[in-house]
Amino acid sequence: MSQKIRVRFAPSPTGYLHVGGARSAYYNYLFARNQGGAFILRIEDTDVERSTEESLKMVMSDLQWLGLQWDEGPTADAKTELGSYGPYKQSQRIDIYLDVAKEILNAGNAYYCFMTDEEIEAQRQRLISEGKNPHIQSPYEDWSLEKAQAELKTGKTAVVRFKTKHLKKDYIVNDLVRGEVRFPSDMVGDFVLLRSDGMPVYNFCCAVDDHLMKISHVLRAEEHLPNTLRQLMIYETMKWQAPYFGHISLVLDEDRQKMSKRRGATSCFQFKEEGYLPEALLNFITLLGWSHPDQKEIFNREDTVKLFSVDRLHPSGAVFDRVKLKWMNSQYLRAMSNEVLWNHTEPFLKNAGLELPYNDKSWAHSSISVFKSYMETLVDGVTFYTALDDSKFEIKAESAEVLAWEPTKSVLRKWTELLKTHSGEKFTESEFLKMQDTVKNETGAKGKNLFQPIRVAVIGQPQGTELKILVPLMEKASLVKRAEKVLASLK
RNA sequence: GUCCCCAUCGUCUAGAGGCCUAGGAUGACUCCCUUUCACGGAGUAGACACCGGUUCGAAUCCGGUUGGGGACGCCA
Repeated sequence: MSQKIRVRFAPSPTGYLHVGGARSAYYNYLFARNQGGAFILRIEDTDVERSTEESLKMVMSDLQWLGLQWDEGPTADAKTELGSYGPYKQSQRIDIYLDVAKEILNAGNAYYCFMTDEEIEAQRQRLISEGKNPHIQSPYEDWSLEKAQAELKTGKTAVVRFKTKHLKKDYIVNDLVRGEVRFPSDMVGDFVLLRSDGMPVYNFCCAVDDHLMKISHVLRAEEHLPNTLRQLMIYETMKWQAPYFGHISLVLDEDRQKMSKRRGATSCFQFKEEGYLPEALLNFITLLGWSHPDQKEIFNREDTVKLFSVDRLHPSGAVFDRVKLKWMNSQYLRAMSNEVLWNHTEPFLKNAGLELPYNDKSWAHSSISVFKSYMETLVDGVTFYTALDDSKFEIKAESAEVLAWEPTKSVLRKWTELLKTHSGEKFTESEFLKMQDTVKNETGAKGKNLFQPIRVAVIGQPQGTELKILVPLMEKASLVKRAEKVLASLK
């Protein structure tokens, strides 16, 4: 097949970009880039109730944050479009769908259905109680077009349904991920093409657009598997060639259900706010259903593009392990230079309202190098930097035990005294170590009896970053103030 | 309920009939490094859902059972 590879990501703009959606988008992107094909962004906004312009912008900015640039579709400002198969927003393609619907209607493969919601629901309940498929059985399916149109003129409203009852056969898809999948035609009932207000629905638009936009491969989530049958029926009736389909597994929560908000972040935007890096999120998400040929865990986008292939896609559902994501993120954080890490962290610190010497770049870079191996997310940086902000200094509850130790008071007294008599405004590492030794020699405290009280006097808690690295980042005045506060708390 | 999909350590996965005494990663645990905590290093425990079949040989192929998920919308 010498057809050009064209794939699409087709979100409906009804909220943030879900990580499951991000994974679908990324697999499509990877496939396109690997094959030298086109990656298309199509907006499925035929649900006017729920689709909003804000959501569209959110989805596009999330895609951009992930760095998934599309070749065709709306531009990021949503003002114009890229590509020659547009419009790419389904709400602007209504006439196209209406024409196709007319064609299907005229061929007698669809009909106007006047059933009310109540009638449908009653029928559905009856069929279920009889243990049958609750597929609609419309009394209007055999009405002639003329008869239906006359009825419409009286002011009644109707949906247009696709006829499925005569299609008695199995539809077979050679799924790129699952192999041969066989759908019996009665797996679905007469589904809606056009709503009663004339708006076309998803399954219909999707098939029409995939055909018209010359989509060669459809990689989407498994939940669309039953839709594939409906779309296949549309392709068949229109005598169109269907694209290749590949249905990837679902992203699950810890409880093996479709990922939901109550378990924590589910959208890319939330992960961004929680301090995850796009490259780490992408790397992690890639591994939910795809594996590196050499079993590597950490690999960049360039390598993924090079190595991506649909036959390494795994068909079973994958649990989104937030703990492993954190690990992955920490790996990326540690691989960053101090300067780059600082630039990523700084906005989070400012956002948290921390008062720090932001303009002192050498301070910034040496401080971030200290915290680097402690951070799993950028937001963790806030916790560590809070220790350097005097206005946020507090004696943590876990310090109580240390403060109750017998030698603590004399250690703190000596420490405070040495701080005050220090000549400069700052301390070097060796100056600090010398002071520490002096405290040890003059009080006789050693081991944790020595170190933990001092740590409490510096950061308010008995455990944390190495003091010899931390203290040189601080001002004498600040250290004195902290030490006195801790000393005062001893009464 | 009906149909469809899925099934390897807790989790993500490798595995396409003998390279499997089932490999890696994460998490857990132990030890080392370290005056704390992390980082880093070394190691330990931990899985082929079950039952039949095919075959000289099955995690791998086939059938069934069980379990999980998805879909049954004028949502996508």
